[in-house]
Amino acid sequence: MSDTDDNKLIAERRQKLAALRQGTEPAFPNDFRRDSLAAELHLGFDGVEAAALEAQAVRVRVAGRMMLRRIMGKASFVKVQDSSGQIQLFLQREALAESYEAFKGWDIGDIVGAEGTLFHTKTGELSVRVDSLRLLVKSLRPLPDKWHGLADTEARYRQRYVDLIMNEESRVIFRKRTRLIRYLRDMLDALGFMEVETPMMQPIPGGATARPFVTHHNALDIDMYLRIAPELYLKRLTVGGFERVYEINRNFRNEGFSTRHNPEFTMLELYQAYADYHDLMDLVERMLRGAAEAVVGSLQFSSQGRQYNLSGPFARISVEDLILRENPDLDRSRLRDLAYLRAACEARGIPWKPGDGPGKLQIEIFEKTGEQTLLDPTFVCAYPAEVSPLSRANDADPFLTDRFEFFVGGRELANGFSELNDAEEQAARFQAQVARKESGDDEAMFYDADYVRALEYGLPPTAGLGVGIDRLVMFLTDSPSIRDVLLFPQMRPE
RNA sequence: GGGUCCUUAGCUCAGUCGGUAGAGCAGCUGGCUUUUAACCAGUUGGUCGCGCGUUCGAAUCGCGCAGGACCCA
Repeated sequence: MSDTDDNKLIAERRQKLAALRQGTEPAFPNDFRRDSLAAELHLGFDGVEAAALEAQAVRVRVAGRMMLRRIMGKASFVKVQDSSGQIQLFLQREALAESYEAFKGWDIGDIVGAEGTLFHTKTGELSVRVDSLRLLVKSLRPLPDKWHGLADTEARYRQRYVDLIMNEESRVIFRKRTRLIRYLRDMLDALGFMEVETPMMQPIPGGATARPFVTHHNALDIDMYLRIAPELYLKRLTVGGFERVYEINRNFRNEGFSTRHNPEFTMLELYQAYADYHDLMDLVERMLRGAAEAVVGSLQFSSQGRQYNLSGPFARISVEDLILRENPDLDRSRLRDLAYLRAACEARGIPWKPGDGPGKLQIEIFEKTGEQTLLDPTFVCAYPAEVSPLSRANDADPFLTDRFEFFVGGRELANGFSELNDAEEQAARFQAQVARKESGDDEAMFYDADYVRALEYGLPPTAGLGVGIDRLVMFLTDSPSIRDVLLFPQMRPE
């Protein structure tokens, strides 16, 4: 795979480049200007009848990478690929003279510029009858097989540039990803949200329970953490009076990788003052429908072999109801009884730790027995306060918080809640997290004194939402692995 | 972290029972003025992931390591 020492194919191309350097023209010219993209030409002229097209004598300048050559003596066909697609060139020695002979020495992968007139070949393919042809960039490395392309997954991830050259499906996924993010920004901007940027490097990593990456600031001589979430900063902004804010950016979590996890991943987080978690569930429904329309073009589509229809209302069920639905042997009246829950975990082979309270054990049982069953879009509501240190407690039942997570395809896609804006209670919850950390839970939260100070100034009643963008892209593009939706997924160094 | 599988030419892949490696594409030479994976003839190209071992002999068997894929935690 590493071929720094040139093989024969590369050596031949280097020799061709060396010959170009000997010429009077620049080997890497940058004065060619195109006026047409392949897709525009197909859109505009595929349907024009051949004789009419000849009569119009449409002049075009196109440029791109040579993907295919068919040389038939004194005439040749070439497929050129630009950012929009491919267009065929028809080259004749008669029309090109010495540049035709030069062309025969060029290679697939070279970048060329061509000028000529549009026409339909006798098999009906729109093509450019070229009367001027230039080599713009000599490519030194051979491209993969024109028919099989680049199939090796490792090479596709490590050399994404080759993957993008060769695989249309891959290009489509990343265009859809961009379209999704564009849609989200447009939607939130239209709702009066303000996009902001908050620190990626934080002295206290907060807003989630996860192991952070540590780095070091030399001038300050202190350790800093790559953020695990922007949450606490965004809520500081809400305290400051930015009542609708959002950020779409990277979070970092020091965990292994899998088909569902990458150490850096993209989240949308938003905060809306004078709203609660019910409002955000409604927002998520609208957001998912809009995203599906924007990316898939329909509310009905299949993903990972399953059919989805996002047009109906999404199901809503509480954590405890879901546990009982999937574990009918359990007794609702004892669902918050620690000893009972420990026994229930043991019966299901779920390990528990001495520090785990009933809320934590409920979530363990839910994740083990309920999560995979959530295929159709579903809001799971009423999470225990014990596992929700930043959420507002439910007024009627303080064991619970006004929180939901959104699931589809058996995967968690979003997490939202009414924000805890009682500074004193937040201080107490941080204390409880610190106690967990001291008893060995390295995912427990730090005490963030400045965040508590901010709350003491008064956070408006606010609801907050986080959406995992990578997982949403996976769902909407029918991708089995998070690596298929990250341009440069994390890999072990070569 | 555990299990299963994979790694052979630039790419996609064969390789039988252990007997020192093959195809297609790409490349090179020649032919061919409307091709569609163009075609025809000839031809170059290999640290069989790396290391150690078994063996007269290893791409092939064993062990270790590296990287990757999938499943599980």
